[in-house]
Amino acid sequence: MARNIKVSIIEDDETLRDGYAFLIGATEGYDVISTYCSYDEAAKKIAADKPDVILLDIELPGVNGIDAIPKLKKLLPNCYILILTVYESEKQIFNALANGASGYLTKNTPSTKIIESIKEVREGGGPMSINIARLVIRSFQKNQESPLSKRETQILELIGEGKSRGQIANELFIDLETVRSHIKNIYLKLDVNSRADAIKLARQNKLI
Amino acid sequence: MARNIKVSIIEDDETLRDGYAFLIGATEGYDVISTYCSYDEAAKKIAADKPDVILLDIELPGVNGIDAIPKLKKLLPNCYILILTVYESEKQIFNALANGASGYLTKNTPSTKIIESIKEVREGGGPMSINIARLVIRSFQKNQESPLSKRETQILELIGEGKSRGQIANELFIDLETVRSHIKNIYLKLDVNSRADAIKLARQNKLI
DNA sequence: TCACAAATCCCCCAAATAGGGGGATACTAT
DNA sequence: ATAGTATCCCCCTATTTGGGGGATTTGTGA
Repeated sequence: MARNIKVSIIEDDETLRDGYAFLIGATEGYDVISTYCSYDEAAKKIAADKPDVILLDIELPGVNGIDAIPKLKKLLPNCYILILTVYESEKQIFNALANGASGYLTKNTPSTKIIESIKEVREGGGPMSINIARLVIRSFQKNQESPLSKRETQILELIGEGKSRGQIANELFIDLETVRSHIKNIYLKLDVNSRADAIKLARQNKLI
Repeated sequence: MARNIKVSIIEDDETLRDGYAFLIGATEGYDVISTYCSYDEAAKKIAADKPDVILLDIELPGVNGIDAIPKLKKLLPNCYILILTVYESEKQIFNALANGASGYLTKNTPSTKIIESIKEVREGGGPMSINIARLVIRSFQKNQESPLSKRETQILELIGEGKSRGQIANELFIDLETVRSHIKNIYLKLDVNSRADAIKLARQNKLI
């Protein structure tokens, strides 16, 4: 490694902020170059700090951490953002990641793991706390006990891609009327009567 | 911990299989109760083994690892499956997770991490190799440079949910003609002329 | 201040689509 | 044998779609 990793911390709790700063700063290979207690405060100066990695809290006064991510990314396009928070709600996690966070740690994470994660994120990894990884993986998993047959699932997937009956028929080399039959059965099984409702239910229950 | 973790290994390479078996078996708290060189071979006996965790290879003779996951899950609903493979393609990873794998490790993973991951998966975690976690996290991240405006993105998301112009208009409290205008602009910007194409392009480029 | 994007709304039109009925046939697995 | 699956056929109407052509207002950045 050529040079130390430059870390900035944005965290409103002073005790935690100083604690992290001390821990990380004391570790060889890491420099804590700045700490801020809010995004608004950080916004003025963080571009000049040019950190490699930002440790970001979610529960912040003013602009919250989630909304701060794209703003920070705009100021520092090559900087990695590591979320460090107590929030474990699916929405928070997925929004943080969608906004450009490169990792997500909860505050019960041992400090050694935090320090390791900072290096990991800069090397192209995606560090997550154990409980976060579970949620993330679960978000991929399909329901194993679907009421739908294979063909029905397949057609529902195509409906989820916005395709019309005709397009589906062409893609699967079957008649338009066959597609229609399958859709009727899907609606029956899911107890819905529109594409939008079918997609919603299917996604909620991870049938597709 | 009350009792040792019971591990089964399905891996066609004999050297690797024996290597893993030895390493894990020699670790306190772990028992390797069976090893198999294919799914077909495992299918006959693994239900009786009642492992807590299965280490599963993807490149197997006969039924491949991805397809073996749901079959194993059916035989052993409470068993965790940990993929251990050289494959790092997005499709393989997402299919494995969708089929019910609880973790995904690549074969360059150090043995200590593998052993740690076995425990982690049984405690409800979702262990992943660093490079896998990167791909998984990236799959959530939206494109920060979308050509679409906020409203357009919002409407495209609703289109992705299979909603009609009318439904979108109701949901956003705007006129049907306004929705139409936005959709026209979306089509112009994305250079498409159908819902299906717009959704496809938007998902490919992570605009939604 | 001026241009531009964004968001809102309005009209025309024809063709396609969706969803509600009612069936039939053939194959497969239990 | 009975249920589920996959395939195909007909009726019907209301809705939706996508292609044109506009307009107005608001806010932002140059």
